[in-house]
Amino acid sequence: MDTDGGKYGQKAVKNSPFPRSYYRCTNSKCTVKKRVERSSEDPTTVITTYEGQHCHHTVGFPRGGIICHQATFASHMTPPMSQFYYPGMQMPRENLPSTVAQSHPLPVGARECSTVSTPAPQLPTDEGLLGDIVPPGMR
DNA sequence: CGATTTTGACCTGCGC
DNA sequence: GCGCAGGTCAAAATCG
Repeated sequence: MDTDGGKYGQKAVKNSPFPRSYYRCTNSKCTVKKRVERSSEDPTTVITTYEGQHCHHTVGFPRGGIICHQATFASHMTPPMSQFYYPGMQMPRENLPSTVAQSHPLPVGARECSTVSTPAPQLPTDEGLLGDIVPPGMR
């Protein structure tokens, strides 16, 4: 797919009782590495860590499909960190404005961006991990 | 038929 | 030097 979401691996980390998922672009345009893991304390909270520059438009996006991501990652270290909480972030094929966190007053570094998104109060399956940023056009 | 996803194994790096 | 953890790649299976 032109979007992204190529799962290339899964590994169980010791910090979390849940396995971490590794996604990557199916194309060679973006050199992004998406690591999706779940909070050990909040299984409903998905921590999406983008590594690299995700700057490319999505073909399945009629308007405003440009996602610029500069993340070198910074897990949860400081409480007042960038914890983006999404009230009802599902992956409907029509109601996804911009699930990208651009404003991040990072205390340290300038290219750190941690996206902690909570898809829904009731995560049905692990499929929720697929709801990264550009679902339209995807499977 | 093609695309995508899943599981396993292997490799690399770091720490002790 | 050895062990552990994390990360990546490959192959196979399944679904659309």
